[in-house]
Formats: sequence, structure tokens, C-alpha cells
Amino acid sequence: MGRNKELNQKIKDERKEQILTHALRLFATKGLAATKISDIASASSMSQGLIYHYYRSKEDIFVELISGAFEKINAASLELERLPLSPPEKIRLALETLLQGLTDNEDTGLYYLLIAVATASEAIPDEAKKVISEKNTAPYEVVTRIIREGQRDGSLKNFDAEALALVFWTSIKGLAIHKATHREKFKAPDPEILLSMFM
Amino acid sequence: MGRNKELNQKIKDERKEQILTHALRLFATKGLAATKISDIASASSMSQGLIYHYYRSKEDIFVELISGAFEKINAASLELERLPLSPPEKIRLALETLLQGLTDNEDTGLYYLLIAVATASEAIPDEAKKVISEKNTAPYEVVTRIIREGQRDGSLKNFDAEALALVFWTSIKGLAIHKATHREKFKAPDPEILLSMFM
DNA sequence: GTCTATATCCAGATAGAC
DNA sequence: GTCTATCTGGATATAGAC
Repeated sequence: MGRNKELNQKIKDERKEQILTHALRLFATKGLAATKISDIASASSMSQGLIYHYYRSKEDIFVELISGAFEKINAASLELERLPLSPPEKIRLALETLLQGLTDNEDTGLYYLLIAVATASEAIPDEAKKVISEKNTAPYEVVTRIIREGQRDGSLKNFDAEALALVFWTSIKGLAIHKATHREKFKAPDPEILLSMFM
Repeated sequence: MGRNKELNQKIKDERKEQILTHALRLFATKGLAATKISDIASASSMSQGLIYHYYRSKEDIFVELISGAFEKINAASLELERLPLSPPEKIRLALETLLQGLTDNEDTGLYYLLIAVATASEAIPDEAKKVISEKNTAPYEVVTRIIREGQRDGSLKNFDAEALALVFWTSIKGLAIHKATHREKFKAPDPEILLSMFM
């Protein structure tokens, strides 16, 4: 009996994962309001009603995705900060990884797109707004700290650190958005271009 | 009678302009699907039904705005190109003007935001997609040409010109999107930061 | 030209059979 | 757990009075 419960739970989790994967793509490319539950259902090869067996509402799915996106990005940011690398090396690694993620068509790109689209829109659930306002600052702060450190030892340019961090992230988001429409045609720019703002 | 007709036409045009102004702000901040006709109506201080006296549908308004946005931006791009300035001066002027427009809360910023949001979303009318695919490339091409010219005379850095133009515009759009959520708190970065990618 | 009232449609969410 | 059928609400768009 305990075994069955465990197995059922696992199946349930997989189902939820499946829904999330397809919802991510749809929300990121069409937005929350324009994505219908039936879109998510048919993308996930299940009936429209079945979605409600796993999630209470469309907004629930959206909020879970937003939370997950920030968790991943924030975890990656903190991980980057703790690597045994010099500030310029950290910035270079971050840019290379992010740009590579965009060209490789990884979910990463979709997460950035989702966040970009979500932060840009006022038409999102209050809970999503709360998540954004709570978790959106961490990546900016991490990059700001790395830049400050590099400026202290003279290895990074002396622009205002917060402004540089802002440009860092908004450039990535801008590229993610551009990629959304140009899918196969999209070619990420040479990381050296963006790097030249920092070093 | 001719006079009356003229006057009526003028009033009608003003009404339409009024609707467009408010629709621009709403579409740019909430997106097409999440913006209700009643939102536009109440923002424009008129009844919901009256909108249909001026426009056939919500999508019509959207398409007209998108077209107008591209016309303005494309005209500004071509104008920039024809100014009697050196390539680095043109790039500098463009960045300064664009960033200034963002901080000054001008409609310009909303136009960029609208375009960024619209190009990012698949959930827009087919006619809007057509307009985008036809008119979106001009600003990229103008910037590419300016960069090439600057590279020939050695006044601009030798990165791939198209990649540079891509970063130019996606950075601006990324900042426009960021500004959308941070309204009053938003402070545009020093143009020199972005400029350091070019010269 | 402008409003109010309403027809129509469509999407979110629920109920209940299997 | 999954489906089909249905309820319900809300938004687009229209009709008709003033």
C-alpha cells in the first residue's frame, strides 16, 4: 500500500512536470492571457478537464512556473558567485553560459523569456507579482557584487556598478525576447561584444 | 456643408487619437489579450460601445498602433542616418536620445515597449505579424550600415556589424521592458556603458 | 455622436460517468 | 485518473434609443 502511494505520487509528479513544460513554452511565447487551458491540455496530450486534476487554475500553473524560474536563476547566480574565479572570469563565464543557453534552445532561454514577459506585464496574478518583487533583485545584486569586487582590484571598468548590472540582465532579456520570434534564425552575438562593457 | 464635414472629420480624428494614446499605454503594459475594450474606453472617458464607432475591433486598434510605431521608428532611423555626423557621433546620438526618451517617460518608450512585447508574442493578429515582418528590419539595417561605415574608417570596433546592431536594439528593448515595471524608480544607465561596445 | 441594453461567443472551471 | 458534458462568467461586438 505504501509502495502504491509512492508510485502514484511519482506518476502524479511526472504529469505535473509534463504540464509545466508545455505551459512554459506557451506562456513564454503567447503570454498568460492569450494562453488557453485547452492549449496547455492539447500540448500535453490530455483533456482540458484533466488539467484541473493537477492544478487548481491557470494562474496556479503560471505562479509555479515563475517561482521555479526564479529559483533556478537565483541558485545559478549564487553558485556563480561562489566559484573560485576572478571577477572578470565570472562575468565572462556567465555571459558565455547565458548566450549559449539561448542558441542551444534550452529551457533556460524560455525561463528568461517568461520572466521578461512577466515582469513587463501588469496583467499577471498578484501572487506572481509578489514572487517577482521578492526574488527579482537577487541576480542583479549578485552581478553588482561581482562587478564591485572587480572594480576594487582594477580588473573591471569603472562604470556605476548597479547600472552595469542592470545592462547586463536587460541585455540578456532583450536577446531572449528577440530569439522568441526568430527561433531557428536566431544567432547569439559574440560574448565579447557584451564583455567589452565590463572589461 | 464642406466646412462641417471638415470639422467633423477633425473631431473624429482627435477622438481616434485619444483612443490610440490610451490604448498604447494599456497594450504596452498589459499586452493585447489582457487589455479589454472596456479598459480602453474608461481610460478614454467614453462608453465601451462608443469605441466601435471609431474602430471595428480591438485588433484594428492594435494593428494601427504597431504600424504607427514602426513608421515613427523607421523614420527616425533614416533621419539619423542622413545627419551630417560621423558614425561614432551617430551611434552616440542615437543611444543618448533613446535612453533619454526612456527616462523622460515619453511615448517613445511606450512604443519600444509595445514593439518588444508584440514581437515577443505569437498571440497577435496576423496582420500585425505581417507589419512586423515587413518593417522590423529597417532599424537593424540602418544601424548595421552606420557601424560598417565606422569600421571602414577605423572609428568603431571590429565586431560583426550585424551582431552589434542586434545587441544595440535588443539592449534598448530590454531596458524599455525593465522600465515598464519600475516606472518612477527606473534610472537609465549612462550611455557610455552601451557605447563602450561600439567604440 | 454617445449612451444603455443585449446578443453572442468563448474560455475557465466544475460535475459526474467510466 | 481520465474523459465528456455542462455551468457560469465575462468580454466582444451589435442594436437601438436619445
